[in-house]
Amino acid sequence: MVNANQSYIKQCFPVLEERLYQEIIETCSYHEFPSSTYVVKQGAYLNFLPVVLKGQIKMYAEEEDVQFLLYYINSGESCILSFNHLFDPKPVQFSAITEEDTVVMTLPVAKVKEWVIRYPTFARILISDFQRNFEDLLRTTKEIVCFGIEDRLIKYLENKCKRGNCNQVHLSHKQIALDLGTSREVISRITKKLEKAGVLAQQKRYIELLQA
Amino acid sequence: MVNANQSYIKQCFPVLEERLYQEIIETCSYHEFPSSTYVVKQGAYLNFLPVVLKGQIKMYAEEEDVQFLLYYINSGESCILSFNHLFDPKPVQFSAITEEDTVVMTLPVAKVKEWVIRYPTFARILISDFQRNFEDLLRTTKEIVCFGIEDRLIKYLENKCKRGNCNQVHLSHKQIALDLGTSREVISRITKKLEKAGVLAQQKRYIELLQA
DNA sequence: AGAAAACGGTGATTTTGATCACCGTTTCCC
DNA sequence: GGGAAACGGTGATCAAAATCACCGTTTTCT
Repeated sequence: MVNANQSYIKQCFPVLEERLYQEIIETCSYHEFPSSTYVVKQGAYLNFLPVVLKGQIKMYAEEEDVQFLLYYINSGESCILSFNHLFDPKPVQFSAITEEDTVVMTLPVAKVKEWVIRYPTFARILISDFQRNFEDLLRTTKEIVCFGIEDRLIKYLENKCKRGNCNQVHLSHKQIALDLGTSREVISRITKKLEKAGVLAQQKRYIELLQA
Repeated sequence: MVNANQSYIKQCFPVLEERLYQEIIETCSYHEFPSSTYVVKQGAYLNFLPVVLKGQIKMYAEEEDVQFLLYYINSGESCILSFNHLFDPKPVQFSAITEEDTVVMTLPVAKVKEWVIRYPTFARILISDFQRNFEDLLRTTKEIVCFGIEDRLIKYLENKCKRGNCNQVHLSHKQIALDLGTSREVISRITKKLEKAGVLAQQKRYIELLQA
């Protein structure tokens, strides 16, 4: 298992000095999470850098008894889960929940700070991963503000299909509602409407997106 | 004037190797913008890193004929205006508009990439500025989603006062509406309501926040 | 001074989505 | 097999905010 994890590290950090790679292997620790569990809870203080080696995680904002999906973190590129606590010991402002069985590697913050200075490519990886997160968050924000729920639901389903590489979405209306920060009834109504419009078909246990 | 700008650079990058400081001075160029002008327009391709040396800039999202305020960039700490185009030549996803007379320094992307590798502290500044922007964006997103306009207006005014260091806001209802992504009538009604509630007082040409 | 433009107030109406209430079906589990 | 829990559908109602329409005042510009 450890060997598998080591190969995941190479995938996450494609261009990495061999010495840094060795250091990472020596200092990291691995954590496995089943699907639908919290990896990070909003408000927690982290003293490590979490990296998604395998699987998929969704980032959630939780505020005032409303919660909603911010963006996804995948293994492979752009796999660093959180940065904001790196240089400033503040509680994280979001939660991270696994979407599937997931392996997370943690690196001590002190080491990471050191590596940013010592290994230029490491800093660069951090920056570009960070950029990706920022872009994802900005896109989500715009969608929330500028689009109605119907459009957002369609985008959400399309996105699910793309990332699952099939045109079925195996989620209950309630789970979808949670991700979109709304209620089950609203999702029920819109899916019905979209079904009539021929955008999707609702099977017993899943939703199927039609059209290209 | 150039001398003044050079001292602003020191303020923006408090801990900077002397050699890098010299390199920056040699390669940068300065641009002055009057208040309320576009520094960066959403959709543009930038081949430089913009840094706010003096003044204040607001970041705007523009989408589907809706636009709204994302966060502010100030001179001093956390003054880097945009990163996302750094390692990936994509159009920027927001606009930047001056709030007051502002001086912006631009650094060629190629140089910046080089410096990230050669000067560890430069990478670190980039990362921590980036963190700040991310946090600001996340806070804004949460506020938009979780709070009603009334609360958001109050926060907005409080924020204006804090950053202007006085309890007056010299903006028309229309301008406020634009920042909050709503319409003038809505702001008019709410300010009236808040006036009656004793939260603020509307003078001829400005709004005055009461209470602490 | 006078016209034009910007500003602010306010009523009426509409739209979107949230919430409540209720009910039949399906699935899960003991 | 049977009961509980989760699921999905749908009508009714409500609330927040957007939109439209109109009007008087203030400011700006020539």
